[in-house]
Amino acid sequence: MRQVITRFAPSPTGVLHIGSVRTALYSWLYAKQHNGKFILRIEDTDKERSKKEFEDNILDGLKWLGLTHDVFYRQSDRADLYKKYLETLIAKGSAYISKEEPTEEGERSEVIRFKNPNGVVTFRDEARGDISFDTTELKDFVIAKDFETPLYNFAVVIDDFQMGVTHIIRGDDAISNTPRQILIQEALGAPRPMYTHLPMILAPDKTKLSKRHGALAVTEYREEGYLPEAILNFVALMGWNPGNDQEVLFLDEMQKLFTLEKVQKGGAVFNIDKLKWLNKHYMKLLSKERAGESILNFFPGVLRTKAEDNPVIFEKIVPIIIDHVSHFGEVRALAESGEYGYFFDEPTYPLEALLWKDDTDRTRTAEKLQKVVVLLQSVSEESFDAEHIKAALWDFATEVGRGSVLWPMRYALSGREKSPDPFTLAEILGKEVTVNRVNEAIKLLMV
RNA sequence: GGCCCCAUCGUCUAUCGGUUAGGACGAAAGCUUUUCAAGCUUUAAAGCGGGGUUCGACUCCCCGUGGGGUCACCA
Repeated sequence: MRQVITRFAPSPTGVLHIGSVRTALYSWLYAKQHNGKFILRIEDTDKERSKKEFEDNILDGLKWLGLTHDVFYRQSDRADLYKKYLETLIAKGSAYISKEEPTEEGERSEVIRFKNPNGVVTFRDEARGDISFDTTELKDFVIAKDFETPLYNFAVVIDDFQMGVTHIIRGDDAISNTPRQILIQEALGAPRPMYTHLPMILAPDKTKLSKRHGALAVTEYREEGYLPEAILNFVALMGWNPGNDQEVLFLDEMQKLFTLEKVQKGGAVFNIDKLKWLNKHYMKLLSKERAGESILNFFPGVLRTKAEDNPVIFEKIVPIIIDHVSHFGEVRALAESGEYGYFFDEPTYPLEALLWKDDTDRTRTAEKLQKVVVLLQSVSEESFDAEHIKAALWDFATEVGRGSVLWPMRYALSGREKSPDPFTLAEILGKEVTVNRVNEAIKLLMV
């Protein structure tokens, strides 16, 4: 049996987006699973619209995702080859130079057209079954503007043929191009690869996903602090499933389980909530080092410096931060809103904030906090962790009303409406800082 | 409009003729030590319509309807 060769063939006229990633992923998975080769081919026959920056973006994105290619080609490097085949087709009478009456600006008065045999083309799609087209309506379509300027449908066929591509996996917007390509293949006597067309990825309004529907470029997801594992897992599930209830899949698992037969036929709506859920799932799996590093990258400069100056505290807040966000980009926004300030600096807050709804009496609240200080002091420096602190305070809090003790204590430590629980906070801050902050609150209540 | 593709909870999906139509995200409720997050438990939520075929259709066929794609000297 022939070696499996797949390819991902983007045109550098735009950034690598989420839909292309899925196409690349499936092609990659199929090749790897069969010990085959995965080709990356940049289709830049359109000199006007192709941009180096887009090519770089595509390469960059694929590399980040780990979708490495075995061979790399760029169509603009292969002009001689296309020219040769163009000549071959003309010599065989399958193509001809056609005199034209230009109707639009930029149109040539002479192009190369394919001599359409006008038959019915039927091909098998691995996901959909047989698809037939009457090619008569295609007319004698243009395959090149001139010998140096081949067009997409022609260049694709030459490349797939010449590179020995066995399986073409691409978006279903290419279905209607398939009969044209098959016609050229047949004129050349080239073997027909297996085709699998993937359903479109849709925006929430069910229209084609586009820039106005928000972040699209993979590099933007990276900048927002999404993990490559999550992106890959997420796109894999849009249009394919392993045949059971497993939803969390690493690349190597997908590689084992992937099958073309399981690819979906209907379009899939891009569901950002599910991406976030998956991303968070993968964030929780991160090592402390990697998580800490990522968080630091999203901290504004000042906070970053403080975190680096207080490694003991920072290490303890890493899991707390992870727990509260779905992607690292959120860390940046939270940090900028002052969310993490209290871990490093004394908080400031209005004194009313210390009062719990069930007991708004200042004096009583101060007394409760005084008792808290006493109990805090009873916990030794060495065992000043959440568990021991909780044990020391629990009975008292329960007795006089948990909220009326725990709320002011937590507020005294964080100065914020929302934060981790007071025991965790106390552990992170350490005994001295914790006692000081509670005492500050007491002072505030007593004035 | 022609041609092509598609159609199960709001969303991603399982089911390859016989199921109480399952799972996940999201939502709601509750629990978990005060808030938030996380976690756990529970609930609501689906076969586009009409004909066939069959003892029996979400599943097979046909016709509608709806959605999408494509009709370039773009890819």
